[in-house]
Amino acid sequence: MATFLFKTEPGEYSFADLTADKRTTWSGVRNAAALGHLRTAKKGDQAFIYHTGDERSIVGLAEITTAPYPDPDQPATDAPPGGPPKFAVVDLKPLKPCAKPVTLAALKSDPRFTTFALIRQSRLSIMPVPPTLDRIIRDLAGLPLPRG
DNA sequence: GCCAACGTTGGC
DNA sequence: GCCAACGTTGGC
Repeated sequence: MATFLFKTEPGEYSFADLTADKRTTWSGVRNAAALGHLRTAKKGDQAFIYHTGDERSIVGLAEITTAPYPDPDQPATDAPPGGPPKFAVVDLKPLKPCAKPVTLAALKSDPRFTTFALIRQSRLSIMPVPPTLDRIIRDLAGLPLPRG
């Protein structure tokens, strides 16, 4: 089981929205690097939900409930004829809010996170979380450890 | 194919 | 509100 970090602007779609919706299709990822990470996701993987803007914190944990599949919002005419779909999405369901949200400041001040993509690449909206950092974040957040 | 101009993200 | 760090676009 791999863990990812998904960024979202809470004014547009927050972890509370996901909790209310029970499930959502995580669409709108257009950045090539973020899409590359998204395509490595597998059903049953998990994702930290990170709020950008004023919150700048990991606020909850979600489960990726589908393999990546072509973005249903993408007009068919945008796809090159016979080519692979340009964009991908996954579905998510909420698992648990963080007992203690993990702030960007906390991660930045922790030397164990200096190589983490969230710190190094400020504009990346989807990234993998290495297992070591995954466990540290769950510990800080009061989230259950990854199964498996 | 290069690269300057422009647009976007997202922290500060 | 500013700006750094990108990505994209379009003229050449």
